Amino acid sequence: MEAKRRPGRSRKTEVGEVRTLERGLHLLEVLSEAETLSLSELARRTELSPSTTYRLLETLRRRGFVDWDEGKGLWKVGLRAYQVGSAFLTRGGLIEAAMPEMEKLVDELNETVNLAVLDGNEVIYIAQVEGRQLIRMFTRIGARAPIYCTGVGKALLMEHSEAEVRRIVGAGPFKPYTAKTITTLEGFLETLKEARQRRYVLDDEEREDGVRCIAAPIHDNRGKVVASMSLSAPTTRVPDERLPALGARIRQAADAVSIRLGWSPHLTPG
Amino acid sequence: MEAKRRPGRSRKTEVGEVRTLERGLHLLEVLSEAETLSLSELARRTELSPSTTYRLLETLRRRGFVDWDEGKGLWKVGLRAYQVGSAFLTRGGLIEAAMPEMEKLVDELNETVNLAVLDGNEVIYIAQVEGRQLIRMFTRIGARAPIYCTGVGKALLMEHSEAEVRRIVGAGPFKPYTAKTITTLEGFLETLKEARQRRYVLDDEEREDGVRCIAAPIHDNRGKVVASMSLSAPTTRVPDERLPALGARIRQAADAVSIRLGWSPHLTPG
DNA sequence: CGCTGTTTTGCATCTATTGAAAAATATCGG
DNA sequence: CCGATATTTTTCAATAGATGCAAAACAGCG
Repeated sequence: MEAKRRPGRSRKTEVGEVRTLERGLHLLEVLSEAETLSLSELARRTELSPSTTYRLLETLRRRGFVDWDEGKGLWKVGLRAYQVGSAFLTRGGLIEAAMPEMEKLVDELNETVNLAVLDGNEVIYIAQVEGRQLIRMFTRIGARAPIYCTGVGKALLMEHSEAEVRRIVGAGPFKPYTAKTITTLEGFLETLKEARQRRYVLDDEEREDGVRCIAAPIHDNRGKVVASMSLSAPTTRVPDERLPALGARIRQAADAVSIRLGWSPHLTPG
Repeated sequence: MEAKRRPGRSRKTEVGEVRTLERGLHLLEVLSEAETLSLSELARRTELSPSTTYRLLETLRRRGFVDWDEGKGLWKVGLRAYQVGSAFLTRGGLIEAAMPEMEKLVDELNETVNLAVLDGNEVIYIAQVEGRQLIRMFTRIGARAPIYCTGVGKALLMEHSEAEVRRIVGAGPFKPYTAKTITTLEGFLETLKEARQRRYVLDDEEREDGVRCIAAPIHDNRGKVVASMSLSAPTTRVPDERLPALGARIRQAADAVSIRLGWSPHLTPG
């Protein structure tokens, strides 16, 4: 029921919108996306006045959430932010469950393995184990990427209904990153459908030329897809003939994580 | 130099003290120390009114810095906090420089290796590679511990002057954790002095019964100690006769990290 | 030097944040 | 099932305190 309220004028501020805090958090976010920024640049990007930016940063600094490089006059994310953020790891147990399997994969195949979750209409990489190859991947923990052109993204959505997929990724067309990027919703849905049978999915140079990813979804104890795991490697090291074996391996690793989370194979309906 | 200021009346609020933001950050900190907390418990611990706590948490939640478990009514640190905090890793390069050496150590010795930095009068563990032994260590990333009874703590201070050490750890007596904990400043200074010759330092069941740690300092390009690295293991696996060899190995690993950071061995004065 | 851009401080304004209190909602013991 | 307690959420009015402006300090540069 609606509470009586001054007529003609709805509330200005939604509940749970504390502007000062939002601004501070936004500063942190912007700062975390760039390696390092000057105050004026931060003020520009957050559209805050320099004075406000200064005071908020100063507050963040006192608490150790950002650091200030005296010499260069640049701001960086601080130790306390790292410390606080690390608490996320000891939470659901997802990362703890996944790391050992990821490490096994890397030991065995010597390619970089990533773990990602859904965040709005993007994926976020939340853990990574790097292969010892010279060629390293570009992604890093905390980085975001589109859903439609990444292995992890596809794996996250492959068990969703068409309606849900449409709601999440939109109707398209999608921005192409390479010549092979799937740019239409129809094409994307088609790929997901195929992948569903195999229970793993391929990103074939759709995000980055020369890079293939093989990915599979991870389920929690109630069968819901909560994350996905992918192996990324230069196309030359993932020829078509290896796909079935590699796919099966990734799928098996992802299932192993799911099982650690309490999932039973029969939980996922066909 | 001090800026001129209206005489007689000092400012109420220091520059860079934005209360709302401070409160929000404090909530994050408190939340990160406990796995998970209820709103009322958070309100108690932060000494904020429930309403304020509620609104700040709601703001943090909207931004993804905390999550709310609908079922249990408990709050946890969220993905965005993790994401933002992860940016710390790609910063100074300390962790990037240290991880490979830490992994080598673990491969070789199969014991847990930690990396820590100084934060006020405590150490903070900022990275860890676990051995594959059944017995695991208790510490985790982001955890804090006292300086005077940890290997990493001693290593961080072993090159400081007596005055600096006193300033940082205080005059004592220190709280004992085990029968072997060093509880006096004099004892602590003595240990540091001895360690200085060897360039590695021992925590001999001073924090936890049955656990020994061997630690060494890491220097940056200007010779300043910026971190320390330790190997932790059950005392039974670190008998006295192995100490010299293990100590030398840790020292060598720490030096290797220092070198990656641009340190030259002759930079540290005798 | 003076010029340009950035960071920092002072101050008056006014809004966004706050606590109290009440309302809704959950928890629990019987 | 029902009161009794504890917790979470909303409303509301008062005002502390966050804000932007403007000016000052500061740094870089030709």
